[in-house]
Amino acid sequence: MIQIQNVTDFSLKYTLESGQSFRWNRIENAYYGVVEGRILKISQEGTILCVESSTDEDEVSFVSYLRHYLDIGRDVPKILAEVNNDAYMHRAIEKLWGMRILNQELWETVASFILSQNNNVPRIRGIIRRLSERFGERLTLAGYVDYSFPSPDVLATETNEALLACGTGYRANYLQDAAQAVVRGELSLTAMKQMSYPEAKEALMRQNGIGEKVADCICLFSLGHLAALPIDVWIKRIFETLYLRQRATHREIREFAHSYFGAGVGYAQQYLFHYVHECPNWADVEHLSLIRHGVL
DNA sequence: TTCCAGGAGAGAG
DNA sequence: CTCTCTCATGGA
Repeated sequence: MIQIQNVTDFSLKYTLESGQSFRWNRIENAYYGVVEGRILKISQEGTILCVESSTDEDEVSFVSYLRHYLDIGRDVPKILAEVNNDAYMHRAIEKLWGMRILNQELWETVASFILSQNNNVPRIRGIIRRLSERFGERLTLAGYVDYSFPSPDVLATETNEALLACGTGYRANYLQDAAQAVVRGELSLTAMKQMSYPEAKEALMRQNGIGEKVADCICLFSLGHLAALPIDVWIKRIFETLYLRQRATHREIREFAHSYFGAGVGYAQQYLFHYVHECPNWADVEHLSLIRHGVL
């Protein structure tokens, strides 16, 4: 087991439970998840993180990797100060203090958010779990069993029926198309990591099954582009009620959000998104309206 | 039974 | 450009 010391302004709970990763399970005080082919067990005691891995790790490079994965090196308090512009954001930041945006493995993120469309988090988690059980590699850590996320090569050669049996629904075709595009080199994940945000987003959106929202999720949750703003039904509802008008277009929301929150808009979005899930009454349109007009 | 979920694509206007 | 319809699945 290794420890990471002096981890300040960090919440393992909110970081791993905020719907940006579908792979973490909490058992008692620890989180178990599969990250790039190994099981990790992570727990937080104040400013110390305790981490165990199912594979042997070189401590120096492992700590370096974890700090990147968990976004620990970034000055998040500075970003939050810049987007803390109103009572609603203030409450979200206060409630979710320490939540960070992960830098997840690219292929798993691409596949996961293709599967996320018109779907809900518990079901997305179930689909990914079944895909991994059936097509990934079995991993163990101190009696805990889980499975690696299947590679593009594996998913590219599976039958459509096999993917459907995991509960993917109509998204099976999108998933298989993406896997085959990666194998053929048409969707180059290594090249994408070198691209700017607009370049990466455009490259992703050329892929069948990846629209603007999913592309933004991949840019934000894997590629570290904090200017990305995934607009799902919740975010749309919040921006319409709190800042704009009903039936606002995506372009309106995008332009407002960028000018209002600045470069850290991706972080602002994640705090808004998770806050309405932690405090459901704060997603109520009438409640939001009261906030907007300063009643609450 | 109908509605909804971290939507995208095709078609019409 | 915007609007609408459909797509598969399961829980509420």
